[in-house]
Amino acid sequence: MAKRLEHLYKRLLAAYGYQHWWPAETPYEVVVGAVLTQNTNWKNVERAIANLRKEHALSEKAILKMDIRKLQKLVRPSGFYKQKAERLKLATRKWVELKNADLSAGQLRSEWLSVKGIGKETADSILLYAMDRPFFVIDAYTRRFCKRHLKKEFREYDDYRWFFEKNLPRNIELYKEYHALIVEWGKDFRPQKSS
DNA sequence: GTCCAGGGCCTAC
DNA sequence: GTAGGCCATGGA
Repeated sequence: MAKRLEHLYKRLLAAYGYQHWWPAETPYEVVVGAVLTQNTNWKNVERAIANLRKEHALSEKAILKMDIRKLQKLVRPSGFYKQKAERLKLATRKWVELKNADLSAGQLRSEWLSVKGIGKETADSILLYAMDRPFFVIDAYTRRFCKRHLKKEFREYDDYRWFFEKNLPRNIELYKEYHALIVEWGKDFRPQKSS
């Protein structure tokens, strides 16, 4: 299965080229994007991030001190805006606490999962793309990819993650690029309802 | 008008 | 421990 995974990776790479994910200019922007993209089209996330940038609010300090109502208004295009404004503040507080902390990868993951509004996918996205820790990110695209190309389905999030982590070399850049390519693939092949 | 998107929480059983 | 409801905007 390891061979199969690496073969698929090469095919995706040949088809789409290097993606250089996550689409963000700073590690903190990864945190913001990871929260805002929960069950949401990335296009809408971009609008919200553009609003924050326009207000010079794309920084830890600005988000933490911003009035919650104003923050809600700025992130509104990304949907679920009341929750997301709250989650953004909580995630930012944790990010400030953890970004220079001397903790193991496992300890960092536990810390993120203890934040209300941060589940496994969001945590792993932040850990991989903002903190350079080796966790393979599982999202809707990844599950679809497994089903289509590997005939594999699991019930638990971590079962998907272990599958990738066990069958791939433990390489941060590979994890980043592979997941990025899966998303790129996923945008082309949305599940179509049978006619 | 209906369906869906790079989830996660809460509640009921 | 798990299925179902809820959160909400913008594009197809």
